[in-house]
Amino acid sequence: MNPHGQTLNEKPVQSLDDALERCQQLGMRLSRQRRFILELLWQEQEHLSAREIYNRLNQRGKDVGHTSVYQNLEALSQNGVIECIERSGGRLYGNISDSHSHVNCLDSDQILDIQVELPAALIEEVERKTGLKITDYRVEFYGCRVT
Amino acid sequence: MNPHGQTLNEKPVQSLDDALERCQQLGMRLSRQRRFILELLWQEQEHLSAREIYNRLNQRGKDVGHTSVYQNLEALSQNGVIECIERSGGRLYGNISDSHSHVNCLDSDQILDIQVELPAALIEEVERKTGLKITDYRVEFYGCRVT
DNA sequence: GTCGGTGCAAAGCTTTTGCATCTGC
DNA sequence: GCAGATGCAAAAGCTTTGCACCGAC
Repeated sequence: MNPHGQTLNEKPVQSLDDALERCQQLGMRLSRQRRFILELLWQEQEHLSAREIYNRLNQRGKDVGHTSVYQNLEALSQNGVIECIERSGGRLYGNISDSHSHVNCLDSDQILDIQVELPAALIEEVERKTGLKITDYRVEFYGCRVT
Repeated sequence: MNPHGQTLNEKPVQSLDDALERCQQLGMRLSRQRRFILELLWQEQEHLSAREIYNRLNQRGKDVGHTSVYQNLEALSQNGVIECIERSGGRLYGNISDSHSHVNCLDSDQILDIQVELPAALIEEVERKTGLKITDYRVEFYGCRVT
């Protein structure tokens, strides 16, 4: 298991349908509330906080209690159905594309997903230095608009 | 300014003395409380939460109010005197070595610092894809103990 | 029908804010 | 002396927990 709740070799969850299917494989029921949360995360490109997910759903008339939001986000991210990243102010959740690295725009709050592959030599060097077997990684880039 | 409050070319803060010096350069007074916080962060190798910093200082008889701890950590990290990273459960603060990437041990809570340099070609590719000028990056590695 | 899921209410924490007091320079 | 720093008290948020009820399968 990597920190996203998946092994690297496992078939990735790349769409809403994949997510729903994965839930069923895991024995997680597809409740109305769970669907709402997954639908929201696959509609939005951004990463959202639990509180924000709760607010958006309820603003749109899709009533879900905050307890359920928290419990679902925890369960879904633990099982690799959605992604959980940490930022100032707490955890943010988003759908899982095949990209696990992010480009953070310093001029706005925008966070872009990007696919990055590090050279094997670099990873081996890290393993040698730390004595750990590296199972996963993600890169956070910080950039600004070119004006 | 990068997210660590420094430009990449700026002389890095690499010791307690550097940190104290930097505070003075910035016009930040070296109050008793500010010193305690900086001393703690340069004693410890780990990254600590605001709450934990507050607890440790007060356990050791170095009384600092929690408001001061929060205000100081905010100001110091904004100014690049200390480092702020985000994890489940909130922000963690640590001293700044010249390493900005981390290796997260999945078998324990240990977070190791490591120096990583990405190939220029990789960075250029990210810039081309996103249209942003990349000013900084950090890599989060996840690894487990080899048994 | 069963067991996982839900959500109210309440508690528990962490973090922020207002503001009077203090202190480094 | 004065602007910056401190820290109490209180408010504001966010997240978790207990538990009775609900509903997906």
